[in-house]
Amino acid sequence: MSQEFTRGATLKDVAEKAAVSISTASRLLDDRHASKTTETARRVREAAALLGYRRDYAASSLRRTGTSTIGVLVPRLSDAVMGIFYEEIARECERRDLSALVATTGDDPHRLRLAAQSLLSRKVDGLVLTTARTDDDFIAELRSAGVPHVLALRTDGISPSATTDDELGGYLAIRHLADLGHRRVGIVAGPTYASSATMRLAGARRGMLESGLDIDEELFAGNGFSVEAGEEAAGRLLGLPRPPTALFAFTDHSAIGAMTAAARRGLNTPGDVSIVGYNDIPLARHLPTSLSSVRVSLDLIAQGAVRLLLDAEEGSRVFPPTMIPRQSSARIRPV
Amino acid sequence: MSQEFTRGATLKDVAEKAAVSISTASRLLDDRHASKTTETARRVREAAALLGYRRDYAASSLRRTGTSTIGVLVPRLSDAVMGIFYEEIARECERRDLSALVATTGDDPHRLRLAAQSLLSRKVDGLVLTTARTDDDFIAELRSAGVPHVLALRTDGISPSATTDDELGGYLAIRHLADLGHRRVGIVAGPTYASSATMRLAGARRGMLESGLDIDEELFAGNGFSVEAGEEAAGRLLGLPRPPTALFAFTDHSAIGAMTAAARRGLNTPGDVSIVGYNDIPLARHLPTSLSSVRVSLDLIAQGAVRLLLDAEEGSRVFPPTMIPRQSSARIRPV
DNA sequence: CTGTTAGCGCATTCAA
DNA sequence: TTGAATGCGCTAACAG
Repeated sequence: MSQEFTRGATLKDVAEKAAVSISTASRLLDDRHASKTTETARRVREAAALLGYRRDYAASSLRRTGTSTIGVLVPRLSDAVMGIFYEEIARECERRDLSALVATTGDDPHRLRLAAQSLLSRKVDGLVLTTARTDDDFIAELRSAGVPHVLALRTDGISPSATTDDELGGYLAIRHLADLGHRRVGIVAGPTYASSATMRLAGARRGMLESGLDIDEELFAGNGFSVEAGEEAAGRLLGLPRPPTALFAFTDHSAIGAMTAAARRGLNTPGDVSIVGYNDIPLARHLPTSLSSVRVSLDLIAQGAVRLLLDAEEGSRVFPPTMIPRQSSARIRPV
Repeated sequence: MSQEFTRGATLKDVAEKAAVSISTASRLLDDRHASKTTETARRVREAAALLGYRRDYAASSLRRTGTSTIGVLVPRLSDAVMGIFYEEIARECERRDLSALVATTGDDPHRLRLAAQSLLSRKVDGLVLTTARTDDDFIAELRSAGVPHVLALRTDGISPSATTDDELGGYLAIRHLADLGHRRVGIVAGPTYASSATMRLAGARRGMLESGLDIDEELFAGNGFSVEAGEEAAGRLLGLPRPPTALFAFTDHSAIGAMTAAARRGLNTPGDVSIVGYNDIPLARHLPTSLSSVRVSLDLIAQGAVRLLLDAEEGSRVFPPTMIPRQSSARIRPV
């Protein structure tokens, strides 16, 4: 046991034990080619197993083209969506016998560059980033530098990406509220630099138009994904002279903030104001007033992203979201 | 710009530019020794900066003893506590010009071993783990194998660790509720394999004893950290013939589950039942009914852990928690 | 299919 | 203090 962790056997040891040359051992142990079934191959694998041989990635990557490692950039890991997303990426990597490195950027362009540099200096084979900002040209820089990358959750419309259909998601949320009889729906929007937010907004507008809802510009507020941002924006909306009877928030966290803002004003959810969130994080269904939300398949998006990055697939993947109604949205109260 | 990401300059390039040998450049750029102030040193650093030289960690670690990388093992990243903890670890590593690798284990002993192997095979200099289980001897194996490691948030009582004083935290939570006049407090406990949970329990018991609260064994329920676990356990407690007037949950998530269980039974928080959580995640203060919670300094714990691991400090660090009262806990209603 | 040779980028001998 | 030489563990190019 005490040997189990100590710097393991090297290729040389394996080669000796199997009575072959080092390069033969190397070749026979290379998982990239179809694993051979010859007697020698069996012997080498047996020797490797016996000695507990594990390839030294550092040394290996020195000669190989790639490192079998991908880099993942997210705004923050304290956000459940990003945490789950990264876990799914890591899971997919594990399946493919790769590893993943994460770095957080705080959604700050400067920190993004630093973090990407740091990842790249570790020679990752490619980057998955959920940090695309329409007001920053970092993604364009990656493209022109020829760095393999794929966007996830957010897109810049050019680089390959794996996203949910945010326009549809926004549309579904509004349709759901309209179906419940709401005519005046407030939008707790997200940052304009994120495509996810602008697409949700576009979908919401389409839904409002189609369903003949009020489209006052004063019904649109907010520019963040956080609980605080949601609370602040919802507070303003609910303080309007003609307040909305329902709110659509662009994340579950900002929806929780919206619930809080409502509660602070003595309004019940859904009695006085219906609320719909986005992402359907696990917490949503377990809240005291369970949260209606637009579900996004983070696992599919993560798998799609890895596939786009490594399997040289073209274009982008867009996965459809689903509206999950729960307690927080209800039929409008007859006045 | 398009060169910025391409495989950067090597030591050889720097050496040429500075008109010195490769080995001189290597030595002068070695951050482990006091940075020299000679003219040559300046020239080498300037050349390095000009070329955007970044040490190749893979190659470097082939010769150096260490890799300047530490491995972090957490149960899951979708949990806000772990997400924040890892971010703090990563921040501290950045300060020290190290990097960190994370892996999740799902709190499963088998996956823990696999993940640790995977990290170790990447030759990390040491391990930070928040996954200690009293019913598993993996930590003991690490010790006997001589793998540098430090425990965080949970401890096994032997290996060096950075934790909060969970016993005190449990005590403070109960004292807080007792001070509000509650005599019958239900405990939404955590898994018995986690020292954090057993210590909180011990502290809670001490508080109950000291404050003369009811100590029925039926007031203790639950064995998980999740929202679901909290909801389930709180549901049982609140269904008791003589239900508690307050609940102390061992995590904020299980406290939210407890709030949900209360709501499902038509009970108001804090009107009918007061609730206190643990960890004070950012969400706690922003809930519709803001959650009273025991605050833990994840940043200090993270820094302490890295310090213990790398600065060869001895023993363990225990940081004191703080009780943060909010809306979810209130004076008991006069009957 | 096999073994020999060369070298990835770097840090460390050692001799100057 | 410097530079030449050596090799970390591994893979790729080559010849057998």
